[in-house]
Amino acid sequence: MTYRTEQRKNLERIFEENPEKFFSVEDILEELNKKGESVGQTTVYRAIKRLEENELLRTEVRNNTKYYQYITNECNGHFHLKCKKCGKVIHLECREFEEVNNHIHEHHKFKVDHNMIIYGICDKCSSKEA
Amino acid sequence: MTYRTEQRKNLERIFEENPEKFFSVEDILEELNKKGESVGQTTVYRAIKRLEENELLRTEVRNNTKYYQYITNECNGHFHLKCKKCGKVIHLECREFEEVNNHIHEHHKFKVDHNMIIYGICDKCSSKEA
DNA sequence: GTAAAATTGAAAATGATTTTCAAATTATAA
DNA sequence: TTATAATTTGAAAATCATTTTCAATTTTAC
Repeated sequence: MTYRTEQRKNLERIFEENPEKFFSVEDILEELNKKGESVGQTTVYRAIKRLEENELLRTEVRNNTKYYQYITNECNGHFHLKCKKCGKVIHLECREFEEVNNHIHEHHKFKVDHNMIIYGICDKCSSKEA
Repeated sequence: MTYRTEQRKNLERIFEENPEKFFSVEDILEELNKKGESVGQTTVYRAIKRLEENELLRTEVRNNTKYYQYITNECNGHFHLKCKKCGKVIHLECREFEEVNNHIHEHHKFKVDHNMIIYGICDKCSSKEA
């Protein structure tokens, strides 16, 4: 049996209100404090672990810290391209995702994870470089 | 000016002798000890940071620990598909990599990193599942 | 209501990585 | 060579994200 608690609801609301955005545990604690819904750090870690187990979060690691993004329905199952310079995330549309995905599946007999993040440099940052 | 030292040479040899293989810092220390070429832990961390800066290592994170693989010439600039179950790594051949890469570059104006690791489930593990 | 099961959170523990700093090593120039 | 300056080493301490512990609190089912 699993008990639904205020703490967990508050945390999930933070994610829901900011799709696209990646949060560290520290970020989440800050957001909750701002709203006067403060939740213990340990609880946040535990709630996140739970969401992860249910495959509701996309994870990335920067500077030895994990960042989490809520997986909303409308972008579920996509590839994501993330710019290493500016942090911009591009969601690949379904058809295009399928194209890439099918190639890999057919030619390499390999089922690619949903919600993968692929790193690179976006157009804007690329032209700044030159 | 940069000083070439025995310690660093020994460490690099470990990587070179085991392309394909991913090592944690602990793994590397073990390998060096086996060969009687023991190197301080701090030095290993520093040497790895240096190789990373020179883009000579591919990194992955498991259980809060980083694992490093040497980027040898023959697989430089490729995509890598890694099976989450058995750990098998598939190196995408150049032409196929180009195909995927060009699609992303043309349609999404996004320059994908070389040496990306994409996670999924390989053929063999996929059929075991069913 | 009440009891059993699950959750919370403060504090302590863990464990990977980084920093510090004095000693040792390396490259360079005389 | 030898002297010298710059770099590297490594043991120990520090840092910092995450996990564990455990007593107190909250939730759900009856």
